[in-house]
Amino acid sequence: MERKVRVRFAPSPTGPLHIGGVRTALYNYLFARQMGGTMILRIEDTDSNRFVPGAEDYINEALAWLGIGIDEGVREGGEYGPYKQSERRDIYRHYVQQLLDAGRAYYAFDTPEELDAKRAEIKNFQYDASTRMQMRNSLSMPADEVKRLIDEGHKYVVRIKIEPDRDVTVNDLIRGEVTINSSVLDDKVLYKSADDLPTYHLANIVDDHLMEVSHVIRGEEWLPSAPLHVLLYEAFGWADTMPQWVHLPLLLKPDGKGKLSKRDGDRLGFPVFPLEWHDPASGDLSSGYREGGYLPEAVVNFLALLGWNPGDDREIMSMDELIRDFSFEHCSKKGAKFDYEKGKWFNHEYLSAMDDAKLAGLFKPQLAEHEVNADDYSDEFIARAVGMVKTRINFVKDLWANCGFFFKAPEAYAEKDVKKRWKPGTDDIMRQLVGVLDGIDDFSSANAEAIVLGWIKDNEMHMGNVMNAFRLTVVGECKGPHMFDITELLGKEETIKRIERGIANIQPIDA
RNA sequence: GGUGAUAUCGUCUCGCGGUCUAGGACGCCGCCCUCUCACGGCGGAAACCAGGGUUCGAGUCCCUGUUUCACUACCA
Repeated sequence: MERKVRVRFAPSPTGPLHIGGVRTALYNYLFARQMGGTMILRIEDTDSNRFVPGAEDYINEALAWLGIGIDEGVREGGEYGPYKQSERRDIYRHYVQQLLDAGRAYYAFDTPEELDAKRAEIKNFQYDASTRMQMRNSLSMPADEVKRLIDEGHKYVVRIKIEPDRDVTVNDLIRGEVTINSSVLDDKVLYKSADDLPTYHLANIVDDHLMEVSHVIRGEEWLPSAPLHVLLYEAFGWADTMPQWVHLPLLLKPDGKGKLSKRDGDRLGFPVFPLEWHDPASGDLSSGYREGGYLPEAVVNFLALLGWNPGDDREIMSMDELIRDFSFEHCSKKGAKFDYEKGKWFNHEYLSAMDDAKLAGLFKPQLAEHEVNADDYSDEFIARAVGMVKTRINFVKDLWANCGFFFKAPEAYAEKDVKKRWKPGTDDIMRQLVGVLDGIDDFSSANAEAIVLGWIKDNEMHMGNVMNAFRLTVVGECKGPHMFDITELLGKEETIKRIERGIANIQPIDA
């Protein structure tokens, strides 16, 4: 039963790829890579009513950003194409006919209105063995009547004929055997009259079979229809090559109940999409992780651990580690509430560990936004500046607020800190400090610190007051990295200039 | 309503019959470090859904109930 591993991620281009979908794609990818298998991207656009322009490009861009590589797909090509379902109409028509000929499916002529009426009339109406003979279909009507309706061009759908009272078992790699009785299944529509395309159920099974998919890894919302899919494999005579089923737990709302939705992001103030999305119809803008200052590695790591764990205490894991250690055995069976705070922490960890030079590259656009010419500074200067503050941020975009002072002298001084640290007479002390600093030849952090601290001590001044006033003039507020690391990078000239500016501009505030 | 899945700190979770006075992480609180804000270090509060079994022994196995989630379209 050894089969080459081939998995597919099969989204519908009905909007931006949801973060839950991203996780499904990720798990498919991790498994494929671990097994040396193939990752397929199939576009399931069989609902012509819900097609959204740009959605397919969005899917490609999002997966690329996250480093989820695709081996076969619309753009990548492959031996099993086309990889877009709307281009496979003839294939589906052929297989629907096969089911019809074998008596495993039938024509149904009931209009949507008739079905609605029936549902209104009978409480829990289900189109199945117990009711199908009361409906208008090729099972309940004479053959010549059926032929006449079709010849006259009447609209019809094709429904699967479910045999009642049979136990159907779905073997799921994370849930074990799930058995249901076929009587609770309805005769699902396989082929729609509305747009002359198959429904998900039919297209999915045909494509997975033709594309030789070995493992179907998808969201738990598909578990209830999995028995139908098993029955379809049987009806086609493909039971012996049916893929392994894997139904992943869902991503749930952080608060309240239900699965995570687009609205939760707007409501709770965090992105639920990998990339920013401009809705072409409504004009609405939805925020994305990329634009929010997240690192793709952090998003991948965070998502991977939401519903899976390595079996030990590790949390920070690279894509390679995830590929090596991923297993369905350690997938949770329970839906995971989306914990945005934890996501922030992952990003913080990746930012803290990032190479200074690389982080400097991500920071440069912010310099431009604040009218600072990056070319005025060496790459080393910028790298040292971001390196000093990278452990105190959660997002790339937090960088300017934390190290912008290296590039722009303060234009205002935090009132709260002025009130506390700038008293009458402080200006005199700062003037003396200028003299002390001016006399230092080796302006390195350690040396300048020794001299200044020595001066403070010798004159029996208050360390906190002097240092914070000093900081106020250089940074503009009482926060930031080690004071003398700052002055070392800024240099003697700039440091003194800022102190003098502070002396000229800061006035004590009466409490 | 029906069917299925599910069940450990607020959240993500390790646990696969004794080593559990239940461990880790996020968040929260306190202490330390300290010129500030952070980072970091240390510590704290915080959980086995309920009831029955099985067993010498159950967070771990079984049953029932309950909970939560999903599905129940000519959407995926």
